[in-house]
Amino acid sequence: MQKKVVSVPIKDVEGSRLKGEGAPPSDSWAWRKYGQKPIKGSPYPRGYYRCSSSKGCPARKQVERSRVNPTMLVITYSCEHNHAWPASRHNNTSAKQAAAAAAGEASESPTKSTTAVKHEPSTSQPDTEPDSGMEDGFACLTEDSILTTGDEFAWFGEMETTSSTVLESPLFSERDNSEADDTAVIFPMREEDESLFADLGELPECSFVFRHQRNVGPQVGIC
DNA sequence: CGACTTTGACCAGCGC
DNA sequence: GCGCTGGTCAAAGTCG
Repeated sequence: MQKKVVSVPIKDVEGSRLKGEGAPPSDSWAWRKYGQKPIKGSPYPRGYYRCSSSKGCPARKQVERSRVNPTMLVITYSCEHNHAWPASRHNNTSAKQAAAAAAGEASESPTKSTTAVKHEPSTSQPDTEPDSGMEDGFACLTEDSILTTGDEFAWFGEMETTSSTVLESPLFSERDNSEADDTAVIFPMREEDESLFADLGELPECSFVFRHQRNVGPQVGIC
């Protein structure tokens, strides 16, 4: 299994819910909620979502509010190792709904827009090919389900850049190698965010990369 | 009518 | 073995 953990400000998903537009969803894929459970030690429930973009799509994600920073949503994506995350997807309605629903489950106090991403290598199935995920692109879908648009993760590029904290990796250069030289996107993090991910600092094999492609938007990578 | 959400039940893994 | 916990299933209801 491959895993990717993304922390998203609730502000953004709430915006998408309330306004129906503008604010970025957690991603651009169709997700279908199949369960929700209260998590021990956390005042917020965790929602379980399954990819509904295509039949047989193995991708799944869990959405929960950060215990450390309730204004952030922690979205954990997972997929089978032999699948790759698609570059993009047209229909993002369900994704918005899912993220918005998760955002509405608890806090109503959005804060400064910050985005942090951390990488979480699977422990149940050691990655014997650390680079395979990048080489294959992000695809947790079958080949026929992969579509391409220019909006995928475009919202990443709208995040404020007020902090010097940088999370970068070469993961996102895969989709279009011709864009490989583009500038990596900087994701600001506040102090609490930094402390939140402090223990994740040593991930030599799976550092995160956000590469902002001109007119395409940044991409998110996993390994 | 199809796709989606909600929610209680069920199952598996883990620690005691 | 038992209870706790996290993850999934599936029926019922909702929505467009």
